[in-house]
Amino acid sequence: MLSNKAQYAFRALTYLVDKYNQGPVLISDIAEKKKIPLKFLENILLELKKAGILDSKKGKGGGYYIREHPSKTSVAAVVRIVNGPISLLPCVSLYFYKRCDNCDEGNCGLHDVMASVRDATLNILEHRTLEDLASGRETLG
Amino acid sequence: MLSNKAQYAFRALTYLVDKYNQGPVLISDIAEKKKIPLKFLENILLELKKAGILDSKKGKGGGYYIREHPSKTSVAAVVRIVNGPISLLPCVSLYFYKRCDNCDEGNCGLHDVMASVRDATLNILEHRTLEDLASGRETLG
DNA sequence: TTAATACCCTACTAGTTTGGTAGGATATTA
DNA sequence: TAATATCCTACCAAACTAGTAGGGTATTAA
Repeated sequence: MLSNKAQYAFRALTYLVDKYNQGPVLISDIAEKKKIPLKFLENILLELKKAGILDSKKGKGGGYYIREHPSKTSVAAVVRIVNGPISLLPCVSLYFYKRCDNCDEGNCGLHDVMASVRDATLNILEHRTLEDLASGRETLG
Repeated sequence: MLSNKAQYAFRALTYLVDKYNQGPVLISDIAEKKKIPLKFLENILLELKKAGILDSKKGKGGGYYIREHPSKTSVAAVVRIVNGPISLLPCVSLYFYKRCDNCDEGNCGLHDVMASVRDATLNILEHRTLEDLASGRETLG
């Protein structure tokens, strides 16, 4: 399951996609409209900025906005930032790989099954983008 | 990611598949061979028994064994028992469904993406069975 | 029938993660 | 220089994870 934090992140991103190319959006605006605790959302957006998904402006007229065109950011990238590994086992993870303690990967049935799940999952998450999250999914600038 | 507990469960089940049709296997045997904390393993096996995956015999000559033919138990079933939901969001889960608080499922891009992931994942996990976990995967009684 | 065996069950605990909150520092704009 | 709004560090309570403890109960065999 995705954490609460990750779900907040996607709700916020959806809002920002809807406001794409309309200038910076206030954290407080997102928090209110999407019913997300303000200070918690601050942390999340900052993390997404540091990871290169979002950018921001300070001072009056400031706020957060999506850095590149929404079609450039995959859902997979966001999940990794705010939720961690996508794979079900460390030994099949591409970005968070860790060797199994007591299993020989070359001859492990579970490894094979979970690698298949990873492939199937990534095949979707790497190709879906923020654009796919928008409310009006046909009309995006 | 699967919890440590779930990974222990699969390790134990793999061992039991290898010993299928050879009579009950001692918890202590599994614990030692698979390097799993004994008392923790006790809890896990008991849970798998209550869920109908395993059966057991008490007293001398007792132990745990797989209840039906390994090909009858899906990997998905085991995951649900020892690890919980397979879906990434409550609102797309078949066995652990829960409505979203602030999203209209009919018009939610994230919902659609995660439903696709669920389908792709289940397509694998429901069709792979304990038999696929065995060490010698060609020769099973 | 009794001793040994081995699972069954409830309860507890330390450590980590999750889901936040608090309060001020810093940068930008007007 | 005052107002605005993000940035940053630190903290906290609750929930979850990963076990441990200790005895109860059923079965078997001598």
